[in-house]
Amino acid sequence: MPRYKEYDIDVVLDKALNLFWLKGYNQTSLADLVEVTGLKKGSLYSEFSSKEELYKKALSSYRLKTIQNFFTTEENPRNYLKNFFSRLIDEALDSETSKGCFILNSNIEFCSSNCDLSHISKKLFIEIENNFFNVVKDLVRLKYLDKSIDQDEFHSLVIGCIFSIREMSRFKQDRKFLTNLANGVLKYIGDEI
Amino acid sequence: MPRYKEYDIDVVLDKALNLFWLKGYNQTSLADLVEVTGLKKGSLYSEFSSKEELYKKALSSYRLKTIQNFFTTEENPRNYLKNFFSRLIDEALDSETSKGCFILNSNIEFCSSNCDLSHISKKLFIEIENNFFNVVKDLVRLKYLDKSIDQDEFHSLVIGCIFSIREMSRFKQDRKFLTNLANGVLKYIGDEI
DNA sequence: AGCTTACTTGACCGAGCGGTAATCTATGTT
DNA sequence: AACATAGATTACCGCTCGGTCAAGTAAGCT
Repeated sequence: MPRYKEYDIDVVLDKALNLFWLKGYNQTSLADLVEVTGLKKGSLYSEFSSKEELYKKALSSYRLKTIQNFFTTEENPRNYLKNFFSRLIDEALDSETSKGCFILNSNIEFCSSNCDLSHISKKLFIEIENNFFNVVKDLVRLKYLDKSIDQDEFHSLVIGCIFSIREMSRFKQDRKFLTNLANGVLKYIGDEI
Repeated sequence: MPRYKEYDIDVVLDKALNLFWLKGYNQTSLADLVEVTGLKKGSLYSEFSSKEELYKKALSSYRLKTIQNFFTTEENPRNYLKNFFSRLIDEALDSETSKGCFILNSNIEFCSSNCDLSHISKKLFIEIENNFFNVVKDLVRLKYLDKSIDQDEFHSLVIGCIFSIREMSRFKQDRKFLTNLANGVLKYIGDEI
């Protein structure tokens, strides 16, 4: 085996992911990717076959991290939801990571086209919805949910609130505001941050 | 006075607005604008001096329409809020207008840069926030707001919910979902759609 | 040492971008 | 009829875009 690669694929992919996450697909040029990854165009293209493929791999990597970091829920669903919102808010206020949610960003960017990336983004969004569908089901089963609201309504509210916190924090970094949003939801399960 | 203009500025601006609204600033090319307005490049540039200026004028025109259509509120604040959400949902499900909110779209698109358009968008967003600050104040004054939630919290929830309805409808056109979102807010003033 | 293999590099491609400016054309005035 | 004026048109600008490819180079093998 002659000549080794001088880069670590995972490191490169992570750098590309972070740039795509910050700037979006269309606003990230190949020149930007070359700069941030340190790879030259040719290497970038022999490793990942196109800008779109690279984005797909970044999305896939983000999905995996998100599932590992946010989706595992052995614990009590009420605590889970509260902790989830807490972490969301902390992350939203960290200037390093106040880029919103990469999956939601993608849905927004590609919603008016019907390209591959649009369909992939939508699928990933549904995956998020399903995770919280299960959480809400558990909340109902354990009788945490207030009688004034039904399961389906509360699920919508949770998803909508996650969306607001993650995406609005991109242009409104205000802890009080974001906490208020979370509490507007948590009140329905008798909790707050 | 020699030779008259063959187009109506307001019509042209409106067509440009609708295209920017649908596709965003960066994804709308001059060729697109030429096609949709029917004006040639030269005319477009003599009328509006640049792509950015045209976008600014589109934003300004949108702002005026929004204020006229949505902000006047002589009526009861509880009815106003319910009707406002109803109209938002109806508009969100109309395929012609399911482009989200042009002001919110702009905030999302420009949030990671600090260009003119970013600052303008943020100002327009604050204007929206202020309108609903007054509505919430009236709700409190007239004792419509549930004791379980305070004024500031409720205001955040209203803004967050408006954001979700307008922006999520771009990729999730689901009346039940959007209505659930609105109702999650309206419950706090003893109302629903 | 020389060959093979795989990674790296940089020059290059056509296309599309936002923007310009000279020319053409239609109209009111004298 | 001739001119002045202003809108319409189009060829063109430099630049950047995503993408390609041939030449260069570093390592393992015989």
